[in-house]
Amino acid sequence: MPKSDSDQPYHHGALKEAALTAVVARLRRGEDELPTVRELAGEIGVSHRALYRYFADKDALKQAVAGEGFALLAERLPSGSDLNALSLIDGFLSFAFDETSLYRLMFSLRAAALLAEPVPGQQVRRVIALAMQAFEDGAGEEAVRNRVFSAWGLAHGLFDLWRAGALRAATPELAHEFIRTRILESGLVA
Amino acid sequence: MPKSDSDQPYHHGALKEAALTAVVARLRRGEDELPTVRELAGEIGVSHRALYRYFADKDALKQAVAGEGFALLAERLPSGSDLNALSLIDGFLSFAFDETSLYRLMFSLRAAALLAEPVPGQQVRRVIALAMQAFEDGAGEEAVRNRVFSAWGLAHGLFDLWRAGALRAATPELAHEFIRTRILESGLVA
DNA sequence: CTGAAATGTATCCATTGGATACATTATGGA
DNA sequence: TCCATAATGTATCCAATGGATACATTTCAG
Repeated sequence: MPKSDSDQPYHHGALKEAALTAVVARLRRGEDELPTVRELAGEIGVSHRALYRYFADKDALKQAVAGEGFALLAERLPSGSDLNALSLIDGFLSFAFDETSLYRLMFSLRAAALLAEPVPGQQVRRVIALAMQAFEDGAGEEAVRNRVFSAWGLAHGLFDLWRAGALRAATPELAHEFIRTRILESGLVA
Repeated sequence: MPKSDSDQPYHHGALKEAALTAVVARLRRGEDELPTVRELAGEIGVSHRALYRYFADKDALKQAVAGEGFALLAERLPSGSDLNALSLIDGFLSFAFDETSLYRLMFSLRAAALLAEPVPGQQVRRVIALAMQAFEDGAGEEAVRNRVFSAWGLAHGLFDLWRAGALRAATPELAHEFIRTRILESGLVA
């Protein structure tokens, strides 16, 4: 008497992808924490232990979600002829303010995992490469890299200070504007 | 038959302070997460529910610890004639690198709690006031405030990128040096 | 067509944050 | 001094959660 009355197939077929998609969707919908493993499994229609076939533990799931986040960020950033230092910064800030929960998760991994782990390392490298291209100005690679990290640090830091509540900006829009102005007056964007 | 064989008094006397001290000590000793309520209570020699007389829930404990963290930071920063923009930045970075776990907790509160909540708001204001003083240079308050937040954002952001693993710096010392250099070349420190 | 490998389920467990009811101690008025 | 009462701490319970083990179902290669 297999399958009984449910027309759900026993094999899901793409459980890993479904799980990541569901988590990302939740975070983008506003939830600011990872769902419990059971909640996530339930949403997909599978027993909670099934997910452990694809993620060693919950931390691995978190890392994978961060990877999706950086991939999404890379897609959202400008490219081709639209790519320059300023457009990159605006794209980055828009992503941070639009997807606050996801953004926060991306940087909340346990110590030093961003580049050290294959996931999300690969996607992080993509973003860095894009930034290096946007900031390229004929100067040596070292100089360009330093400006990239200064700009990244400033944007990330001010955004995080806002998120944590250390900035006075009343609305996300005003905060975005404030950060943008600070970066422009820093001289990092020639 | 009160007290039985234990010579511990039934009343602890300073449970709240003891709890905060114990948590801060643990974080400074290297643990990078908050202990469980039971673990903490056990260390102090009290039942786990006793702590709930002083903290509404675990999040309140976390906020209180963050308050202690900012107070510690304020104490550690230079003052008097030793206070200037550069010495402040060095002090701030030393604190971040020396007390990484505590520092991380201080900025990991739930959304926008830093200034909005009395704890740790009070202590955060102390630090900001000190920074305003260090960056004072005769310009208008608005201009000074903007430079303070730019410098704070840059230091905090680059530190967090390092912590998360986005920077290449091999050791904390090199990371500290890297961040210091980026801030100096930003022109924020006249 | 069949048996091993892959995928998912059922069920169990320890830990954890938290709630409720009760015990112990401290204290301020009579 | 003595006791009612507030303050402080304990005992015990509960549901949720991440995770482990054993087993069932399905797929697929030879």
